[in-house]
Amino acid sequence: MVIYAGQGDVRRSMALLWRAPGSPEVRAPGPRPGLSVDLIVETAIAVADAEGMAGLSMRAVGERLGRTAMALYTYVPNKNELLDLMHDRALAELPTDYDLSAGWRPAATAWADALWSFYLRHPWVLQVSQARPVLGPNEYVVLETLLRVLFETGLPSAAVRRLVGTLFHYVRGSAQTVAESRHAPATTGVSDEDWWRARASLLLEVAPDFAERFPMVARLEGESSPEPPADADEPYLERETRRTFEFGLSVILDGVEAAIARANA
Amino acid sequence: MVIYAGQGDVRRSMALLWRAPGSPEVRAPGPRPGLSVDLIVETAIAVADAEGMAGLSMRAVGERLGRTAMALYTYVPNKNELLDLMHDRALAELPTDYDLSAGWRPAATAWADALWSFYLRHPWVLQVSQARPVLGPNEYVVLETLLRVLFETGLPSAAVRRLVGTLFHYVRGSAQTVAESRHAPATTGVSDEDWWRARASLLLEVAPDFAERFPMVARLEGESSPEPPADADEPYLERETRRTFEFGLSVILDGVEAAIARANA
DNA sequence: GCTGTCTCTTTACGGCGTAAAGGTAGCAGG
DNA sequence: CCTGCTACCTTTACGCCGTAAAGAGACAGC
Repeated sequence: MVIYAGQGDVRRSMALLWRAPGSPEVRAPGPRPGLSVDLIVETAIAVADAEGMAGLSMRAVGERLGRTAMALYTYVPNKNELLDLMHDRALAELPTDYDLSAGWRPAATAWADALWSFYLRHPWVLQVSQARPVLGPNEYVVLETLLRVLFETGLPSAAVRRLVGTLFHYVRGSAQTVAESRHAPATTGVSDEDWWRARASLLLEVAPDFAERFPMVARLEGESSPEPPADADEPYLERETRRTFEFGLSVILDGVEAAIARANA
Repeated sequence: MVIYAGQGDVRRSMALLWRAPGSPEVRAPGPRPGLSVDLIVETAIAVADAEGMAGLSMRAVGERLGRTAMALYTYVPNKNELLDLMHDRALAELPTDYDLSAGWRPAATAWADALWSFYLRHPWVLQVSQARPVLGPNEYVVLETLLRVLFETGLPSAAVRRLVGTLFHYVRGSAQTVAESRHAPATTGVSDEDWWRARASLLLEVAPDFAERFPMVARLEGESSPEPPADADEPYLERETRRTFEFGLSVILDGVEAAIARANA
């Protein structure tokens, strides 16, 4: 049995994640804490929501709290841990149960929609590394919620387990594209559609033989996108992306139905 | 018609992307160029492959070329443009046609597998913003390739267009998880499975009531993962993730078959 | 009131992208 | 040949970043 370097740090970070929300507060000597982990995490989320991941710095969070960056290190070991805490905390706002009376499919659709709009509300979450799940409490709540829906399919555990991954990956991948394009205009000052128009018109300039080089692309553009109809409410590209999301989701769920039918045959 | 700020920069970056690989080279007065855009892009890709996105800095690329960071700015306007060039250049290594003699499904599977392993070879690509497609030549080649496969389904253009997004998002989302976990050990010095074990054992410590709080999760773990069988060749987690990828892909393609059947009904 | 502890600030270090200025090498025209 | 222009490349510097180290000041328990 090997003791791995940093195991003590792991213990500390798990304790931070799973600590009871109202901490017991054994007062020690020294001045009263002016901040708290919760307050710092909330503030950091506010900064990230407003300024994006690029605008999230220890200095920025400290400033919003009337402190220096270094003050935060009294409560949080480092920026990475803060990100983990932000991630798990944000997940708390997801719904935790879905109506299963109409079967698993409407519930799964609602779950995916909720996760999708969650990612759009907090695009920075998509930039927090997903590979090493933090194993925070809310991460498990989210997983538990999805499992309640998916076990309703009657599929065996192994299939359910993989379905979890499939759905998460799909929603995540889809949301990423919109989330990034939403944030881009704020940083560059050019709207998405204007940007696209400028590039597209230049495209013909640098690649006059476009239609011959990419016949399928030309066919796609010729056949299926007549005139982006002007709609003041929702930008064209954004609506297209949402519809692509819904379409793909229904394709996946059709595939799940096929799996169920196969299992019951 | 409004002229947007930065249009000149867009023109320059499009020219960089679409420039002929063997440039015409009108020699001007002054010293011979010691570097080239191609060389810089290749070197930057090598750095990113080896050190990850976090290790990719102008200074690092310059050093590998025996120059300072600032020397690169003679050839490339800034780091963002370099990233765009790297992205499009890397895409060039993807296969450009697939055997359609057995129908669209094996071809689509092969396409997804190729993209999946591409992302694992160049994990940094997943961190290049996807929202604003660069509209580089190789991006169109990749799209053209996929379209050739998908038009074989006989589905209408609108459906094909959305299918493109669905497949890309799914593969991207799936690859992201593995790619990040692959890179993590190199940076932290702890292997993925060891890390997981350390966290999991602490989980029972901080949340002794785990099984009651998360009954579905407990059920899933109890039923479907007996003992990770030791396999020297491929780490357990990695194999699991690959299988999840393949499973989800087949679910999606089942859904596509259902759509085809519906369209032909 | 003294002492120990905890909060928070100050300062500093080594990284980053890149703006600005200048040195130098090589070709074009006199 | 020499001159002068231009493009390559370096040096220096600025303002960001995360965070290590050291110390100032506040409060609790003795």
